[in-house]
Amino acid sequence: MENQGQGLHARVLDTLGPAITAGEYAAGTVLRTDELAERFDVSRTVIREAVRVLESMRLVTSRRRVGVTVLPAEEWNVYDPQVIRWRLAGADRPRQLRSLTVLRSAIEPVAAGLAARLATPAQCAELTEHALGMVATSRGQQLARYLVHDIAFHRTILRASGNEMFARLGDVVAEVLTGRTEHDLMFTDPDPAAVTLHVRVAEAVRVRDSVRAEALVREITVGAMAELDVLAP
Amino acid sequence: MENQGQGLHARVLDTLGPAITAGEYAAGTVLRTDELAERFDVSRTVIREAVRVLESMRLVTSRRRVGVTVLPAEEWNVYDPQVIRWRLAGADRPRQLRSLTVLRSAIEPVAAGLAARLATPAQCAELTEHALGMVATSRGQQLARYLVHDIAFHRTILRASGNEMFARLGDVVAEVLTGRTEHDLMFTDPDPAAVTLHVRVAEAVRVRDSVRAEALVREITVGAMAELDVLAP
DNA sequence: CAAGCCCATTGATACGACGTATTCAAGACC
DNA sequence: GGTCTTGAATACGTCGTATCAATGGGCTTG
Repeated sequence: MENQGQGLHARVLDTLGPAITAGEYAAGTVLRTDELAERFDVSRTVIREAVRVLESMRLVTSRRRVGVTVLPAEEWNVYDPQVIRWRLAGADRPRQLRSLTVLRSAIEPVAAGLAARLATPAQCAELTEHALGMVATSRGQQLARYLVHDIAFHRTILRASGNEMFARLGDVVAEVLTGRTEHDLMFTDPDPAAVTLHVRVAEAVRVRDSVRAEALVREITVGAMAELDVLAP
Repeated sequence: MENQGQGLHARVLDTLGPAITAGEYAAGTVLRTDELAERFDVSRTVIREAVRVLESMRLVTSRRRVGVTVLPAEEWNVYDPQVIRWRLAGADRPRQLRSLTVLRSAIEPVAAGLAARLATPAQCAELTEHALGMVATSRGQQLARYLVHDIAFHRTILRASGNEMFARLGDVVAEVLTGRTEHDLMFTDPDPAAVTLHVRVAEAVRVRDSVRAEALVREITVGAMAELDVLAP
């Protein structure tokens, strides 16, 4: 994982979090703090801090006399970036990717429509720059550099929408795009049609064509979902 | 507030959380655990548990030799239900309501489109039931009962979409609808056009007309946004 | 057999001590 | 004079123990 030396409590979280979100503990399973303290060779204080965080993510509840109870998946705070990362690293990664892609398909077109009305000149320039960067890196095994531009492009759209809820999904989109590149089509050059769409989106935003920007991004997300359907049954 | 007797740590959270999200502490402000322990008249252990939760919400970071630093608003986990509740109860409630309504306008139509393809017969029945309930309570100062049906209707749509990310927004929508009723139009009967739209959505889902369901819900959310523009400048 | 009381269990809180990373500044060296 | 090193102060991090409180199950009793 990534977090290791940030304190003992982080280490406990990085073990329990993925385990719970991976479904290793069935809903209703009770964990006792003493037992956890012994298992991780830390004090109960550390365990309690970790449990409090898991509780705030609604992965568990802590009740007196009962113990720390694992909650069913419907209760989880699935928008918590930490939870998203844990689940993407775990077993039901495919379902998670699918859920997030559907979410993208709902959010990003609307965000693009808003961005076309609200983007600053600097943000328009940024969009164009990254769209052109995608074009430049779209051929000949430069997927890593392509990905950087792709992520930056979508991040800019979301930020330019002027809506903080949209803006905060930038990390999620980055995670989805990264995951797609890493797993599914590492050796395939990106779809040229998608690249072209990005360029046209940048242009639509620049000329403040809200409906066209929205429609174009909708095409992009539809393509992304179709791609997912082909690659992951 | 609501949480009081759930432990001392909850009391600390219910004071610090709203204070931070309300902007009472500028980003960069440092709080010391000893100072907080004295202020709340609890032990440092309790403070540390609360701080850990605030840290997982990205409201603060805790660094050695520095203290507990308040993070800028862009870092906050704005999808955390707790954070949403705190902000809705605080000063920038109007902006928060606007952000969430925009979010709804992106999510719900797509969710309705999916629901039309995936809803179970039971869910279809539920939709119809609540739509009719809205009709029955739409006149004559029955806003409280109307609200119950309205919330249940949108919750069902989100759940029937089959997407867990959508389903988890049910609480947010409930909060928005409740807030709107409580603050803005407590004494005005609901817009009859909106009521009719809900009935038609239920029907569209029942006959599996995906595009019509999506379009109708889009009309509903557009109406909600227009209403917000009129009532809260 | 049922209803209510008692107690063991387990988390919740507190407190004091020590560990440790981090920062800031003083001082030495180039 | 400027830069690097080093050390001390500081505030969070961790730990162990003690005590409190709530809860669920078992026991008692009518």
